[in-house]
Amino acid sequence: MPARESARKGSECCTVREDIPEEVRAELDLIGGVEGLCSRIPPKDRLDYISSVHQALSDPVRLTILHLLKAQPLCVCVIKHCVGIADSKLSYHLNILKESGLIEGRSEKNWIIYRLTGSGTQCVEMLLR
Amino acid sequence: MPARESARKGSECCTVREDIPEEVRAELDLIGGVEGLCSRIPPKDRLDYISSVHQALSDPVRLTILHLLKAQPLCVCVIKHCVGIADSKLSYHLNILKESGLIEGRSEKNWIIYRLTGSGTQCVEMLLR
DNA sequence: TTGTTGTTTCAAATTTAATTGAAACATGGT
DNA sequence: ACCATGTTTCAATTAAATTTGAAACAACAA
Repeated sequence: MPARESARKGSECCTVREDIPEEVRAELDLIGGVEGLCSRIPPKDRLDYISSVHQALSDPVRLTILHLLKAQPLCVCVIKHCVGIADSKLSYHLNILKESGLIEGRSEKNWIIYRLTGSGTQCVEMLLR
Repeated sequence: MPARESARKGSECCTVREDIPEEVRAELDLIGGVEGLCSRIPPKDRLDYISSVHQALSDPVRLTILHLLKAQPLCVCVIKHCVGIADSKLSYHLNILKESGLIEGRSEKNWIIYRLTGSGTQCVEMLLR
């Protein structure tokens, strides 16, 4: 059996069966092989949470709303005026932002005033540029 | 016609017709009214771009891939091994990351090696925690 | 009480994204 | 030339997100 150039048996417990390019294998060995590599993957909960936040940020309307609320707390009617979409559509997007924990709404007399939450503010500072 | 408590005519050019809560109106006046508020919304292109990046980051599989590539450039077969999904599915997600400019692939002998791009690295540093 | 305005809810229709498995393509080894 | 392996493409299906308009709800005013 010929010693295949790049398919070296690693010393790690978690070996990849397939051939791997030499340079990839070399670097991989430095960080603990595939096992070490996989250990860098955050737990599923965490990945699900992070992806859900990005999902909330993945729409231009919602980004617009966040930019507005970054300036100050606002009632739905002002947001609607600035964004220019139908009530129910706006409510849908507000709800997604609320569910994701980025904003919150408080009833104030006849209106509902939305504002960024703590993590919402943090997120907006960091993610929106 | 009674002077309604909160529906003061603003001095700005861009007035909201509806009633607005007092506190909102007051704060609003400080930043240039609705006009000033709207001027804080980034241009559509920008919003579309930002939302498309978040869209790319809104999936756990893709976040996993980015975490792996943060460690080092990797061939598809190693990524596949770590993520544990079908070839075509992986290719689909790799392509989305590529389209979004976060990763790039280079042919190397028999393999294709993916790595983070410049903006990909920046993005991963900043957005993944 | 009745009416008005601000906001949400709901179900239906539409659009977009993700998954699947088979087939195709590309590269290198024999 | 052929075969084996790594990777992508394609069309069909499924699933999820978004839009729409009508109806409902809640708070206040008259």
